[in-house]
Amino acid sequence: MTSPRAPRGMHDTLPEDADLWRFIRDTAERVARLYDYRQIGTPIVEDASVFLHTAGDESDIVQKEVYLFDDRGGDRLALRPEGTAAVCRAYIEHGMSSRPQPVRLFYIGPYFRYDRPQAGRYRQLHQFGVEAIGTDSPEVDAELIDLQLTLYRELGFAPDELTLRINSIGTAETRRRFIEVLTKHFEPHVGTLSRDSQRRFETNILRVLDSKEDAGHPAVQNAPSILDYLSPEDAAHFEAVKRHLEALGIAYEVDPRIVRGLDYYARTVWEVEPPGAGGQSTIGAGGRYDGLIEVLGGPSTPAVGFATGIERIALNMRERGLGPSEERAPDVVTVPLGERGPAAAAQAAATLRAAGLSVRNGVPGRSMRAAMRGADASGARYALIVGDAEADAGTVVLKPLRGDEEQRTVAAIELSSVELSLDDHAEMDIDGDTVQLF
RNA sequence: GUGGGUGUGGCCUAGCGGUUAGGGCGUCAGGUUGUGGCCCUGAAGAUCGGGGGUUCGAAUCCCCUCACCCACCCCA
Repeated sequence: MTSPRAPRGMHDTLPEDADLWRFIRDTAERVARLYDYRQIGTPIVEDASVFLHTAGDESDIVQKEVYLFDDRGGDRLALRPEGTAAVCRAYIEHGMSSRPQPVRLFYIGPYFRYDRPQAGRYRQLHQFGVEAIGTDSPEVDAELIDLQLTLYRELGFAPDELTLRINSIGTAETRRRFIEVLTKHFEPHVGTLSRDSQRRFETNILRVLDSKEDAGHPAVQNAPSILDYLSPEDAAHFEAVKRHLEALGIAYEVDPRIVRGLDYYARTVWEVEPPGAGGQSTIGAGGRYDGLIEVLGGPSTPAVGFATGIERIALNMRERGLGPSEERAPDVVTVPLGERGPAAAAQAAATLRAAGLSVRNGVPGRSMRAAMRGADASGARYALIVGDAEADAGTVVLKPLRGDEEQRTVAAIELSSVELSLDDHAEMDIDGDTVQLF
């Protein structure tokens, strides 16, 4: 009998990963607030229709990746595979169209897709998403891209380490026209395309354009560009987005082959990825989804947003050695000895904790040597030694484990006023701004 | 969903038909009596991912299965 493991494609976050994760979450929330976005939380499960009617019937997400189940009352529910549709559902449900527009929202949490796991692709994944609902202003498209890139920069990515690629896929109407053109274009060449592309020719012809297999195929390279089929309004919108990006000093590449996997996108779409470009390389992507709220039964409402994968960010940060470098260590570790030492040490620890210090209780019953080894290995700056002699005298021995400070004996009741040289911490607090390393 | 690779104590890894399955890191205990970091000694911990086969004999060969990884697909 083998013991149970975490479900396939789902992972534990271990203490050694937690610091990096928290750094990413804290930075994401901080940056979102910098742009005056406010947090929204939605349930992990939704009525299945929230996702099934919005993502597009041909999308893989709907075809095979949604975790679907009936609850005990017979309602059809889905584990959320993405955030945007749920946020829009909440926007409608809570009448947010009567708040000042656009409503600026962000969220962070787990999402679920029944997919074959590989590096950077998991069945339970975590996304940070940002949405601006209620405006079609191209400035807001640029604002979101700016916010997203600011996040990456704050996390430590150099500007040239990430590539922003943008495109406009027009409205549903322009796409319908473009698909006709594309179908005529590829029709004579279908036989020479890869099997995947042949399938996509039937199901989602836009995807033929960014097939990796057929990237060198003449018919793909000579394919018409959707940018030539935009309506004047869409083209003007796209031009405005680009102008605003330039005004913000943001470098971008226009890539007319970008399409999105979810049908609700319209006009601006973008992706951000490291130049290396591996398999699951996109770390964040976004776009405009002007039709989504109407599909969900709300008033016609334009909106833009992006989502970025925490795991993929973490993956890239680890590759680059970015993120908090400090090991998390307690300030003080107690070394309880003898009969009465442990109780007195625990009291001393409580005093220090009340003063805001992180104190680890040493394990009683060990030899002093072992206890000191443990204290040293913890990375703490001080060992607090309390044996029977100290317990009886109401004192405590404070031994610095780093630096050349002398060991001293202090009265237990005066512990809260004893000055400990924890300057390293203080400086780091200032330099790291809100980067809490301890 | 398609194709390929990998799977040895908590972690890294040697072994590639006959070994008590070896080492490093880590953990725990010691190196005399209450003081750590180096060093030394010892201990615990592996049915060699799981199941089935071939063989006198399998971690080593074969089959199935599971998990992970890579590419595709898709996507964050």
